[in-house]
Amino acid sequence: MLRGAALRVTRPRVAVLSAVHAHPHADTESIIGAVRRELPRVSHQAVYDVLRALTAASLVRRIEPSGSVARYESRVGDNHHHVICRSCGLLADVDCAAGAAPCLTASDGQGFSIDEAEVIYWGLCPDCSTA
Amino acid sequence: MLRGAALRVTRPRVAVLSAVHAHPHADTESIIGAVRRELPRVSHQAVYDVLRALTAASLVRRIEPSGSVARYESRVGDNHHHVICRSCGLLADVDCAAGAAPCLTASDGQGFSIDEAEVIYWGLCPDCSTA
DNA sequence: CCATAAACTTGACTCATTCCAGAAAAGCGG
DNA sequence: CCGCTTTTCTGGAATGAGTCAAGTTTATGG
Repeated sequence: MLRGAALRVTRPRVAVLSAVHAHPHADTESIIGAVRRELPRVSHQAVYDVLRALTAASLVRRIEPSGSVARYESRVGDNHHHVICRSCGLLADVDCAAGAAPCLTASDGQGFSIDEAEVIYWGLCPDCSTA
Repeated sequence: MLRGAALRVTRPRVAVLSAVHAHPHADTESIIGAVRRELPRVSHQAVYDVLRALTAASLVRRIEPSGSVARYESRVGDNHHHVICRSCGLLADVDCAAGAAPCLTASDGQGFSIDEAEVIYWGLCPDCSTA
């Protein structure tokens, strides 16, 4: 995957990429933890750099919900969205409501050339909902 | 407006509320600046507190786009969304594509009880688009 | 196997936002 | 209009995710 994106294959990069695949929606802190279980000597700076490089190469996607730190996921390019629980912060994937990339059509784009529509559904997860 | 929300009417609150109405999509720093033009002695803490109270009372709405600081706007309750320019950060309002609150229906809500759908369109503003 | 550009380490630093504790002001019943 | 209670404001310090910079190491193409 890294070579396919014209990125050098280094141990930290492989470890970060695996961690993101193994822990979807993990925040940076968790990823650093997961990476250090394999490579105890990586700096947090390296993880930040790698995550930025992977995001720029579209190998991972960065999500940054209001009131939360940045999280990363490995599902890319499939135009899916997210639901977040207002109470416990649980984050889940949701497939796009109307097919491929419907949300790209705003009724009035103000003259902007839009390339992505990001949708976040807010509510309560099943557990918090019954409680 | 403040009384209607059962909030005490204080000078800082009035000033903050006016500032948000006068400068849509302003960040906290700008709001502090605008407020101090009228009331030079308000602390930044007061502005933060007031903004939180106003947000909780739904008199203003807080928006927190990725890679940006929190911004506030006075349009509330009309289910509108936002377009953001990837290049210059310009933020504009967009009315909801399909009427009242269409985005509330996710194809598969994972069992969540959803109460809001937040949509952010990313792209280039007219100016950055031509440049 | 070598040169070189890209990636990593270390440690300090930024900056939005929050926490704290004491001082001040608003609103209410009288 | 007056005190009392509650809420809000002030000022300063703290938090913490994320960034910067300089020097060292490492992957890769020839």
